Amino acid sequence: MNLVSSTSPKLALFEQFALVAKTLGHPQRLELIEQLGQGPRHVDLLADKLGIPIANVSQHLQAMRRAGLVAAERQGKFVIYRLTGPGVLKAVEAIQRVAEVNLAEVDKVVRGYFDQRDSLEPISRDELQSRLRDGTVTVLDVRPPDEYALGHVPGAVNVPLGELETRLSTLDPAQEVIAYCRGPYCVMSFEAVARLRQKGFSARRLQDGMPEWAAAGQPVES
Amino acid sequence: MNLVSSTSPKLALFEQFALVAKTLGHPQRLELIEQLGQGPRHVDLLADKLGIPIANVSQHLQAMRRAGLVAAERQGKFVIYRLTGPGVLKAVEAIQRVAEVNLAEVDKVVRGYFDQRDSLEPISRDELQSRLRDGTVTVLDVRPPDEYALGHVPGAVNVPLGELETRLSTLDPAQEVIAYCRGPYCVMSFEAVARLRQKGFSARRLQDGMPEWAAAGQPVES
DNA sequence: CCGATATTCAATAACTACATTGAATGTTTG
DNA sequence: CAAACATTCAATGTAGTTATTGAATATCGG
Repeated sequence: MNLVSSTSPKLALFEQFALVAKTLGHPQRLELIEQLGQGPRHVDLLADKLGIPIANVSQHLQAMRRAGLVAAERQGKFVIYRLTGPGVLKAVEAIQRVAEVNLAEVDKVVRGYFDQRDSLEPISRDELQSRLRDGTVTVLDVRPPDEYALGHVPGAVNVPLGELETRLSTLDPAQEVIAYCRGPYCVMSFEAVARLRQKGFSARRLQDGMPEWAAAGQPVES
Repeated sequence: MNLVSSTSPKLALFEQFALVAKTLGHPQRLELIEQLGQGPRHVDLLADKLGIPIANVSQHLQAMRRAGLVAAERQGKFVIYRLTGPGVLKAVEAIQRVAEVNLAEVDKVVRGYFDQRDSLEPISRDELQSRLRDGTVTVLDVRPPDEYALGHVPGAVNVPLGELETRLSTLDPAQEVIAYCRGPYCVMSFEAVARLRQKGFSARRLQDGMPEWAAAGQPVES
């Protein structure tokens, strides 16, 4: 990753763009971004979440800082990293969408996810609509609060993935829980459902996520 | 770029996402996408536009096909490549936006662009508004037609960059030409202005591009 | 079916990225 | 100011990526 080359200005620009993309091109860095999407975190905690060595995380974070994806601030013993802006998540989402649409591979992996944990069958938009009218479900929006604020399924409760455990007690164990996030394969809702079922809840995913819900003309609350 | 690893399904998913991002992480592949954004092209022509060896282009295109960014179809002697969908351009734009917002480096390069070709100073949205009322400018939208169709500056003529040369004769040489595309640093409008000035036109860029124009509440035509 | 054209393949060498390790730096707490 | 902790740095080996070259394959026109 060299910094500037002495070629044409156009190529120089494209090299900067490429640097951003290249830096996003590593699974663990994407995981780091997912974590940081939920709020600023320090290195130690991130290493713990990903289960990889601290030095490793530190290096990834520094690469990401060079690419302008994250910013760092020292707070006492800790160095707190945060995303430089919402554009970073937007870029990751756009990439995920391309992968979801184009790569058969992704579909296969998702299907494997299903099979391993039987009956994680998602609920369709229409079914959720009628269940909502009956009031027989609890709907969880597991996206970060800022995205929730911009529009969500009516009646949905915003429980970012990181807060799921602490907010379990506020959920009615008798009602089925439906979790959703950003898209049909957004990983956060998979995680949420998996964890909820582990705790004994009856939980399922919404078939797609928020953009699709709105795009289908279903009511949105904000 | 190995295909599937036998790790957790979550990591497997992220590896697919990373593959897409990694493949976007090369300046010449971004240039190829820019070209293909204007329509399907065959290998030879792409190699010519980028000024790099054909074998090189072929390999890049194959990498991009593996990542689901482009699709290929044989037509006689030629193999025609095209983007697999609009999501690819969206992803590139999202990445560019991150780079534009975050990297001082990009700003520097753009400034260099200005200085090299004096008075490429962009025109502000407000100034363009009043010039539009006076009718003293020709406005060019140099984006691909599908993006133009979704909304453009009132009175703007859609001239995709690839067609600029052939449509020069339809322009009034007495009027100043304002070109715009997708964003404040979208490269196509730079190119358009540079080429127009080379042909003797008085040309400038709009300060930002289409999303910003609409976001500022200025009128949009579609 | 032969020659021309378009594209891909295969092999190589130079380069870049990655994980791993242990040492070095910086900061707080006692 | 020393001990403990959090993070970064530096050095290493391994693996992956890229450009380059020339050969191989596929298609068309005669």
